[in-house]
This record gives sequence, structure tokens and C-alpha cells, in this order.
Amino acid sequence: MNNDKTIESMSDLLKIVGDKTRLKMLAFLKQGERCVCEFVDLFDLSQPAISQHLKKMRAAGLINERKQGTWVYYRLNDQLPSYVTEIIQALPLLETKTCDCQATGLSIPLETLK
Amino acid sequence: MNNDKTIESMSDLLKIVGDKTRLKMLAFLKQGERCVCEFVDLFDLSQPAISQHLKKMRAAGLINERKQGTWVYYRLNDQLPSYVTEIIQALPLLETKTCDCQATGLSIPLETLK
DNA sequence: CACTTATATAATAGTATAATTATATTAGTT
DNA sequence: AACTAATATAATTATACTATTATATAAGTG
Repeated sequence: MNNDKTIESMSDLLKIVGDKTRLKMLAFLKQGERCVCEFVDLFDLSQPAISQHLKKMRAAGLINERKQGTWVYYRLNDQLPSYVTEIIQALPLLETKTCDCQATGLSIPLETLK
Repeated sequence: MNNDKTIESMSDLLKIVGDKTRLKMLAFLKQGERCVCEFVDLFDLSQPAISQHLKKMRAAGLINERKQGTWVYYRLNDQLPSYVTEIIQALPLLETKTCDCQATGLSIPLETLK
């Protein structure tokens, strides 16, 4: 086995995790699944910026997505290296602001209930 | 307490840890104290680059230094956040090449023994 | 089908990070 | 004191990252 390759892959993953915005996203995801629109509401960033952060975390295997209609929900991957799990555990729990798409507590669009 | 500040400080620390070269340095330091000259030998990088990486890790509180004559030895700080300890534990053990300044196994310059 | 909403992608500009070369500092040696 | 070796700092360049604006896609609705 190649040690340098291990270190490089750890570096790649830690660089993804180490960004302030992405850490905050991970902190929110500790509480469960969240839709993209919630991040757009919660962060003082443009929607494309949010989308690109989520893409990077998805590509790194940190999060998984679930699509429901136009909405996309992300959740933490439950198979993460222990050192990543430890980082996420160390993150503070953040206050939840409820987004329209979660107002029902059902995590699905209201329209689908009509 | 301010959650954003916690996240920001975690981000700052993870950015320091997440660099490939610095991760490799931390992997070497798992085996114990090392002098700067060893890093200069072991890495395919200029001496100033090594020095700057060590400075950042020192400033972040990841490592401690001990000066002995012209030589400077660094070791892991033994009081690190658990999530950092976990990262270091996950690093592979790297082969040790012995440097002149460690040839005695005493970690001190030969000249001081004269 | 035109319109709206949610999300993603592309192009680009701004900022941060790490590398190099050059130079300074500090300790030890002759 | 001059010389060498080890390390640090400064200045600069190159590269990588993140944010923005503009645009595309895809689903849902009237």
C-alpha cells in the first residue's frame, strides 16, 4: 500500500470538510435531512454558491442526496471514516429554522399531499 | 456562546491540518520528536517551504518546539482537540530515515558530546 | 404550452495559499 | 572576528478556491 496516496486522500477529504461554510452545512445535517432551499435560506450566500458546496461534499462522499419533485434533500453519509465522524461530532448543534418545504414536518412538498 | 466562532476556529485548524505536506509531517511526528533538518531531507521541498509549514502548525498549536544549539526539534502537542487526535491516529506510520542530527539516537548534536 | 420554482452548471473575477528565490538571524567552529 | 551550518523571514510568483453573475435544466402548475 502507498502511504502517500493515503495521506493525499485524507488531505483531499479534509480540505472539503475544512471550509467554514461546508462545516456549517455539516453541522445542520447532524440534525437530519435538509433540503437545498433551507441552506439557501440559512446562509448569506448565493444559491449557486450553496449548490457548488453541496456538489463538492457529494463528490467527496460526505453526503447523499434524495430527489423529490423539484426539491433535493441532502443527508450525511452514514459510512464515513471515523476521523470525519469525530469532526462532525465536535461541531455545535445549530438552531433549526424551518423552511417552507419542511413546514409539514414531513420533508415532502405540500403539493404532493393535495 | 457563539457557534459561528466555534465553526470558524475548527475551520481554521482543519485548513492547517488538511494540507498534504503538513499531514505527512504530522505522520512523521507520530513516531516522536524530529528536527527540522529531517523534514528538509525527507521532503522534496525547499527549506523555506518546510520552515513555513512548521511555523503554521506551531501558530495553530499543533506542534511544540525545542531548541538545541542551531537545531530545532518539533513534537506533537499532547493537548489537542479529540477530532485532531483522531486525524493523526488515522495517518499511516511512515518509514524513518535517520538524519545526521539523530544518528546517535540521542536527538542532540554530536558536537555537544565532545 | 407558457410560466414559475428549485436546483445545477458555466464563465469569470477576486482572494487565499503555497512554492520559490533571496536574504537575515543565530549558534557553533577555527 | 570571519566562516559555516541550521533555521527563519520577506518578497514575489504561481496555483487553487470560492464567490458572483448569467444561463441551463427539470419539475410542477394554470
